[in-house]
Amino acid sequence: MPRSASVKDVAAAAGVSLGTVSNVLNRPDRVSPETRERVLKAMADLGFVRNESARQLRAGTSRTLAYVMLDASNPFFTDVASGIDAAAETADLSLVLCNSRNSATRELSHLALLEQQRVQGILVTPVDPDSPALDEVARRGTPVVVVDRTRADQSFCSVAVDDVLGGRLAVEHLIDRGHTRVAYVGGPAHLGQVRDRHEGAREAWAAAGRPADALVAIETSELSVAEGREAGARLAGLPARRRPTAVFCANDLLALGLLQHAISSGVRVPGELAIVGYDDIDFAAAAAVPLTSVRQPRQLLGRTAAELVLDEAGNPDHTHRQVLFTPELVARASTLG
Amino acid sequence: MPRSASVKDVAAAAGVSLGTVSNVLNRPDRVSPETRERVLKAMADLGFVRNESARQLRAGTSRTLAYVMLDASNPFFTDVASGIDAAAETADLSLVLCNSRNSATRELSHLALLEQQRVQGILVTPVDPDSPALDEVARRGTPVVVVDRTRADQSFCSVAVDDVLGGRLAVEHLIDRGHTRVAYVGGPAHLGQVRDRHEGAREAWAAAGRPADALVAIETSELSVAEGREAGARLAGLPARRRPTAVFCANDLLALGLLQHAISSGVRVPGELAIVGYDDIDFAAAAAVPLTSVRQPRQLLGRTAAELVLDEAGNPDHTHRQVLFTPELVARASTLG
DNA sequence: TCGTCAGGTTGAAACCTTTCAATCCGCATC
DNA sequence: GATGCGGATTGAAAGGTTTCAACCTGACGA
Repeated sequence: MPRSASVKDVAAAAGVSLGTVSNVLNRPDRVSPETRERVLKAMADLGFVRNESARQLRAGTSRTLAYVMLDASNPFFTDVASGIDAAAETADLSLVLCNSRNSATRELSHLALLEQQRVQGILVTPVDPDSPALDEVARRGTPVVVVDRTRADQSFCSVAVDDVLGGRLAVEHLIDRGHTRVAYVGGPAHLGQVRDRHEGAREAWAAAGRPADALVAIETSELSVAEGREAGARLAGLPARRRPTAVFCANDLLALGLLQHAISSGVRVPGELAIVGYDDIDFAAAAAVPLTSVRQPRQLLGRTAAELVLDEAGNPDHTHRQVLFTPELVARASTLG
Repeated sequence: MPRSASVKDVAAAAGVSLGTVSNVLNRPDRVSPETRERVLKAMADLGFVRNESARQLRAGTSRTLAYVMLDASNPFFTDVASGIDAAAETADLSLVLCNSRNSATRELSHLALLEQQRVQGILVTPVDPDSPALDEVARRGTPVVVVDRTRADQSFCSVAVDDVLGGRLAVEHLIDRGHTRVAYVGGPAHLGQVRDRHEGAREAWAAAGRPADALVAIETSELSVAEGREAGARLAGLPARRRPTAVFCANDLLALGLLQHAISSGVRVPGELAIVGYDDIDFAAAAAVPLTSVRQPRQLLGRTAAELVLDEAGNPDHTHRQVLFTPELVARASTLG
């Protein structure tokens, strides 16, 4: 493999100075058409590829944005990413995606590398929003925006969706549909989302004057399809008197698992069991019984996050903002008789 | 924002030369414990962050691998990515993901930037495997491996799965289950995968001595859930005599759409209609009627691709290889009465 | 004919790190 | 007391690009 040609080589080949080559690259209008042609030809001949490290070192500015995602296999996050991507494209930046796969260690090493690469900004859905590592990065000068999570202190910009409201919407809908025994399925409980959605569910329940013990909680060990099935089995095991007629799941994966269990064991949905999910991923609408779900503006979430980070990177009098979006209930067959 | 401290600043603060600081960073054993301490403290105090561009410029070597994915919202590709990620982690490289979202233009600009960044290697599932842009990149010295696609000429390494065999497996299974009228649903036809799977289906059909016209083909405009539903409607519109009792879909998204249509219109699966998908994404097993599907070794695909690209990057007598994996039929309820 | 001007072009400095040969120092050995 | 040794540290060069002040060359106006 022939080591890549440099501007110097191109300059020599085209019989111009190296400053001119750089001009062709960066300010093509300042160089006469003939020379430009000659230089471009030399580049093509030599297979010249601009060395981005050197460019960045000298120019001091990078052309990329990064999103450290929590779990690339969850469609929710890839949708957020595509919103970010759209914004990045508009700003003529390129987006690199890193996947921490739920591991704090991986997240940390991604953050470190991105920082060293002097990316314009880092968007991150952190394993633990309270990790001090995030503050460190921000303190050292790389703009950081937290996506789909929030923090008590307002130490950086964040975008999230009002999960308490989302929980309320879901349970209000079930109350409207006449259900009097409802289950909330979600976990693990240390996740902010899981707690907030539960909180909203309880608020709505209490506001309707229903007895607290008629809102059953079932805790799962993770937010997956498999756990949803498992939860279905546990529900089915309850004595008929105490068995809920509707379930609100902390996300769509759980809801899909639950739905699957119901169908395979002959439980009619929504006749015997109504189901509400959360996230409204594409597979929710595509399920065998299309799923009622709480929709989050995923793309918008991403786009807004990108705009915030760019503002922080470019605008001298930037101030941190915590943007909270409003979720929306999408009613489908799984709750509509 | 205080412009980031450099090794020089750290050296000054710690009262050592700048070479020593570099040693602390790269060969910590060569510097005495006390000095090391002092330097590390200075780094922490100043919030020093190593400038990766400068490092890379001088050292000439980058620590990253890239995967340009075709469509991040398809779980198949994120699974492939996680296989790559695992291999990258083993090799102590970090992986950046780029999403071309089915656009040749975006793909091109990602390739260009990655090349300029001198990544160790590029893995790509290209929009068009025959695009000359890929050759250019490779010719100029960046190792390129094509993932989940192949090319007639063997100009670079590739990993893929034998789609003809996959198609055969699917249809053989349906023949075994006694079906005599089968439909193949897939499209657009210019995709290699779609053609190959169809080809395999026809081979199996012919091998069983079935009349060619009893294998109906339904072409879709893309491989999505929506198109699957649409295909379901078209099937339902056929006169009963000519209506197939089983369908083989070119991917799981189509199959899920088809399943959804069947269930919502009261067609029993598999009783009246058996369905086979392709890819065996997680949602296939999680569907209301768990889907029989042709499984591809996704993670392995990714891992192998990463190994090939690393070999090309590091091994002087590397030779291009086209690895072809064998798919496997996973039979589930959607075909098992 | 001289001065001015503008469009092209040049050359050197700067960006920050790594590398490596050279130097330094204290200590053991003869 | 001189020599040699090894570990720790130093200083300068190199890597490819961008930037910017300076320079060159015709052309044009006076």
